[in-house]
Amino acid sequence: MSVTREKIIELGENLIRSKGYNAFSYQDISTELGIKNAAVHYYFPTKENLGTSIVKTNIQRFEEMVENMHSHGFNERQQLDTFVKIYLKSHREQKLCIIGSLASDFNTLNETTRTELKRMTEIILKWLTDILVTGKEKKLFVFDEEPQSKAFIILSGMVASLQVSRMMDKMDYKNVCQTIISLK
Amino acid sequence: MSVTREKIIELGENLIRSKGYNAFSYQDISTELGIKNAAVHYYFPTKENLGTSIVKTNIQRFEEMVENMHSHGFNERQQLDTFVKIYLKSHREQKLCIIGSLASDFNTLNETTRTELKRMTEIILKWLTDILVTGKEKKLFVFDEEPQSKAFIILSGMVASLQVSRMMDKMDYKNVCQTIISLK
DNA sequence: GTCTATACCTTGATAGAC
DNA sequence: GTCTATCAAGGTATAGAC
Repeated sequence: MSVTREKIIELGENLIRSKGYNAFSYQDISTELGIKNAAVHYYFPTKENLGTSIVKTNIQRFEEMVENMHSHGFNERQQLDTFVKIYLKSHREQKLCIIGSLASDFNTLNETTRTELKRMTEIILKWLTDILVTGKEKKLFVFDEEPQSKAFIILSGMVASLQVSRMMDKMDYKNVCQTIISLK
Repeated sequence: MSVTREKIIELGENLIRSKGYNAFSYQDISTELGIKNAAVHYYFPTKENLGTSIVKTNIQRFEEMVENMHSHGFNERQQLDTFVKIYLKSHREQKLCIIGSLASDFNTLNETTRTELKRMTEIILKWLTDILVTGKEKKLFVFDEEPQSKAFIILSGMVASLQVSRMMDKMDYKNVCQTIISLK
């Protein structure tokens, strides 16, 4: 795996999360790397191709994170906190998450990118649901809602609070995240 | 106010909410209206101009709705339900709301559109906070969180659940909305 | 006042040089 | 295998016709 290729993926992800999928161009990436825009096409023939690869990379990263937490024996609360930390970081960087950014452009994405984005969302929702169920059994969490609904609301809350908070200055984002999960 | 102008605003809003700000073009609008793209420029010299006008129209519509609810003597719960109904309708139409759609493209918007979008978000958040406070005083709502945080979470939840649910088929969106507001 | 012809630029993408 | 020169299509926007 070439280093240029990895840089393109990284730059592309950051561009999607800051400007949005339809606002960034191959030129944005090539200028940053000091090459011509067509050089980017060598690694990713089409923009759809690049988009799909970026989502796949994110899925992989998420799965590695989950594996890592398991091997470190994190309990369900620690796992949820780690998840929230990703969003706190995004908030500090004034960037959206991949899901929130691409979800807005969903109708303009090609079939394969859509499928991967769906898959990523389903993986996260399933993981969230699972730790909610197990955490409740272990009396780590107390909540009344259906675990699936709760998972959906936690993810939605994280996603959109990034979008809305980017417009509002002066916000206690960390507090908002805590209220969203609000698992006594 | 010409009828063409109004149609452009309406078409523009629907395009932003379905394709996103950076994915729609003047051509999309002109084709639909059976005129040339440059004719649209007559009414709205620049795209930024059109974007700003669309947001302003939305603010006006929201304020009219609030006024209307007041003159009909809606209580706080009825008002909140009416607000949620806007999102249920968006969900059925498979469209995002203006805030969610433009928030993702925030960094690519010009200063005036940004200002109006911020203003719209602040107006809605203030209105939500107010009915939460008054509704709690009247014992219509029961909740423990800070009204401002609660308002922010309700708005975020509505905004993002539209985005995420558009990717997930088979979803009880109405139930999700009820859980988000979850005011006993 | 309303719209068309047209310019000009950026985009994603291809063919071919090194 | 990696990148550059170049292209056609589509974007926003202007000048001017009706």
